[in-house]
Amino acid sequence: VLSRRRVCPVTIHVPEALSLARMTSGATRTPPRKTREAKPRERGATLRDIAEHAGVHQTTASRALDPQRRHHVSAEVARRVDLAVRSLDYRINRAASALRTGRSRTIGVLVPDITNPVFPPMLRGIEHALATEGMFAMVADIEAGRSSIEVADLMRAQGVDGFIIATSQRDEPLVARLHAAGVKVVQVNRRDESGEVPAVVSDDILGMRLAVDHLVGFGHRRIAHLAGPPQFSTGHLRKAGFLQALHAHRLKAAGSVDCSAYSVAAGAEAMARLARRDVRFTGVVAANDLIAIGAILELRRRGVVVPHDVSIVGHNDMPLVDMVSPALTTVRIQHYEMGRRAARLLLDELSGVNGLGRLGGPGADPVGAATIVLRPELVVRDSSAPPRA
Amino acid sequence: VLSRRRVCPVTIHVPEALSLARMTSGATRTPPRKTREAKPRERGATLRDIAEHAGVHQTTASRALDPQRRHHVSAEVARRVDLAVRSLDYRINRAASALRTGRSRTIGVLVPDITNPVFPPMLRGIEHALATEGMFAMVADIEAGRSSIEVADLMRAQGVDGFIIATSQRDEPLVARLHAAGVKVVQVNRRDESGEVPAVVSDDILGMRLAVDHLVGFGHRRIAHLAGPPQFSTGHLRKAGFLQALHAHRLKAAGSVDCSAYSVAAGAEAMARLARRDVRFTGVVAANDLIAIGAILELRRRGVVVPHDVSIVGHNDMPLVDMVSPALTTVRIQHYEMGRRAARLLLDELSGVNGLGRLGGPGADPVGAATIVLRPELVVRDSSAPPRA
DNA sequence: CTGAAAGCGCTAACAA
DNA sequence: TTGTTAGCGCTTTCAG
Repeated sequence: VLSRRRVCPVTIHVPEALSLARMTSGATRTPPRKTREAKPRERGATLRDIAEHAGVHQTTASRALDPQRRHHVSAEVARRVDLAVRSLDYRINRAASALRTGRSRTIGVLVPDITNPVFPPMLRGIEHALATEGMFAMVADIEAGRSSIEVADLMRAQGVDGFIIATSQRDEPLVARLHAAGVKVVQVNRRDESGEVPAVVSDDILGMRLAVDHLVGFGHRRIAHLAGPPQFSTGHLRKAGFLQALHAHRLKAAGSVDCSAYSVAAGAEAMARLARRDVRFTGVVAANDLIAIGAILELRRRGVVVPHDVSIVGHNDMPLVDMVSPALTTVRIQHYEMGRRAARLLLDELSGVNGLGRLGGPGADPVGAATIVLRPELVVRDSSAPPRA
Repeated sequence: VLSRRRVCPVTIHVPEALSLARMTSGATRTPPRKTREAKPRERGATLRDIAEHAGVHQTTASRALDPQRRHHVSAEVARRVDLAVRSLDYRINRAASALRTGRSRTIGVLVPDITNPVFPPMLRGIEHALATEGMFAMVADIEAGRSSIEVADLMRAQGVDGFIIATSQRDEPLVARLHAAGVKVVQVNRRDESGEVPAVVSDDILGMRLAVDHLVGFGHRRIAHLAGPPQFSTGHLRKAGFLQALHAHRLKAAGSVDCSAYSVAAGAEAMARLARRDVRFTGVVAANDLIAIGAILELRRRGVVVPHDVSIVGHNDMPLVDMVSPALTTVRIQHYEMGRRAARLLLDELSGVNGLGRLGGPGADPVGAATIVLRPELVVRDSSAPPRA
C-alpha cells in the first residue's frame, strides 16, 4: 500500500525551482497530493509555490499579486513575489479564484447572427473594452432553433459575471428572466420595452429623420418605407421615426411594408410586395442596408433604375455598401462605439454603485436603467438623387 | 464575539426548499459558512442541496448528473435527482468543476480582425461545433498593438481547454510556444510552417489554379498577381499557386506585387505600384476580395474599365462581392466549414487519442499533425471576360 | 504588515 | 450501486 504513496513519481517540463518547492512542501502537508497524478494536463505553478519561492505565506503572495491590496505588503515582499512569478512562470488559476470569489472575469455575449456585418464591429468594441480590465467575452451566435434562454443558462453555469445581449426582441423573455434573477445585463443595438434593463442603442428616430429630410430636401414627396421586423425595437422605432419625420414635412407615407428579416432576400421580397400594391413613390427609406440592397435588386429586375427613377436610402453603413452599384446613401451608426459603451456600462454595473450598495435583483436601480443613445449621421452617396422632373 | 457568528441572517430570493436544505445541513457541518454572507451575487443551489433534496449523497447526485456516469446509478435515484434539479433551479458550478477536473469547457479563439468578413462565418462554425458539446468560445480580436501572446496567457489563466488560432503567421511564435507548453492548438485559415500543429485551411494552391485556368480559358496571356502579405501562409501559398498555375500553361507572370495587408487600401496601393511599373497585363488575380476591390478602384481612377480592359479575379467570396460593380468573379472558400472542422478537430484532440495515451507536450503526436484541406470553388461573375481582341 | 485557518462546489479514489 | 474522504487553488476573515 505504501508503495503507491510516493510523491509525484514523474515530473516533466517543470522548472527546477518549482519541483524543489513542491518537494519541500510535501513534508509539511497532510498526505501528499495523490490527485496530482493523471491530470489532463500538467498544472503550472500555484500560489503556494510562489509563496514558498518568495519565502512568505500564500496569503501574503496573494495580496502582493492583487493590485487592489498590493500596497498592504512591504516593497521587499512584493519584489520577491514578482520574481517568483517570473521564474516559475506563474499564472493565476481563475477557476479557483472564481470559485472562491464568485466572479469569473468573463461576460456572456449573445448575438443573433455574427455574419450580419452590423455585429462584428460591435463585438470588437465589446472585446476591446473588456480587455482593458483583463476580462473576456464568451460569444454565442444564436442561430435559429437554438434557444437563447438555454444558451444563457449554460453561460450562467459557466459563471459569467454578466451579459451583453444583442438579440433582444421588444418583448424579450430572456432579458426579463435574467433581470429578475438579479443578473447584470446590458442590451446593445436592440432593446426590450420593459425599460428596466440598460441599453446602448443608436437614435433610430433621428436616423430616419436624417434619411427623410435628405430625400425631401431633394424634392421627393412620395416616399415609401421598407420596415424592419416589428418585433425588434430597431424595426419598430425606425418605422415610427419614418412616419414622424414625414409628418413634420406634412407628408404622408406613400406606403410601408414590413420585412420578415434584415436580409437582402427579405428586402427584395418586401419591395416586390410594395410594387404589387401599385403605389407610386420616388423615394424609399429602408430600415437597413441589406434590405436596401434587396430593394435595389428587385427594382432592377423590374426595370426601375436607381437613383434615376427611384432614390433609396439605407441604414447602418455596412462595410462595402460604398462599393455596391449604385453606392448606397445610408445612415451611419456607431457600431464599434455601441459595443464599447455597452461593455463599459456593464463593467460599471459590476464594480460600481450597484455592486454592494443594493443587492442587485429586480428594482435594484430605482432611478430607472441607464440608456445610452448614440447619434447616427447621414452618408450621401449615389443611390439618392432629386426625383425626375 | 459570538453575536457575529449567526448563520446567514438574511436570505433573499431563495426557493423555500433550498433554504430548508441549508438549515438542516448546517447542523451536521463544521462551523456554519460565514463566507456566505456578503457575496457579489447570491449563489444558487449547490450539489449538496440537490443531494439532500433527493435524499442521496452528493457523490451520487454528481454521478446522476454526468451523462458519462449516469448509468452507474439506479433509475429511481436518477429520477429524484432530476426532480431536485428542476425544483431548485440547479445549475452546475463550472468554476468548481473546472478547479477539480482541470477542464473548463471553454476554448480560446484568436482572430486578427473580426471586422474582416472572412472571419465571422468561421467563428460561427466554431461556435456551432462547440455548442454540440455544451462548450463555449472565448473570442479575442487581436488588434494591432495587442500581443497575441499576452492574450493567450490570460486565456490560459482563465483555464481554456485549448485554442483555435486564426492569427498565425508563417513563423508564429505563439503557436510554437503553446505547443511547446503542451497546450492543444488548432489553426484555421492561416497556418504556421512548423508542420507540428494541426490546421484547417483552404487549398490555396488549387484556388489559384482555378482563377488562373479561368482567365487563361478566356484567352488571357498576360496575367499579374496582387499577392497577400508574405508573412501569412495564405499570401505565400496563393502566390506560389499563382506562379505554378501559370507555369502549367507555359506562361510567365506579367508581374506580381505584395500587398501590405488584406484590405481595400492595400489593394489599391499595390495596383498603383503595379501600374507604375508599366507592365502590360489583361488579367489580374488578387489574393483576396478586398485587394481585388481596391485594385478595381485604382484602375477606375486611371480610366481602365473592368472587365473591358482588364479582368479581375478575387478570392474568398466575401458577402456583398456579388453586389459590387462589377460583380466580382472570385474563388469561394468554405469559411463556415473551416471553422466547424477546426473546432471538431480540437474537440477530438481534447477527448480523443491524445487525451490520455500520451501526456501531450511537444512530440505528442509522432505521426505528424492532422491537417484538413478544404476545396475552394470558382464563382464566375462580371469582373472577368475575354481580353479585347 | 504578516500568518493561520477555513471553505467556495465539485469530482476522483477508495471502500463498502 | 452507493457513501466516505480528501483536496483542486484561491481569497477571506480573524488574530497577531
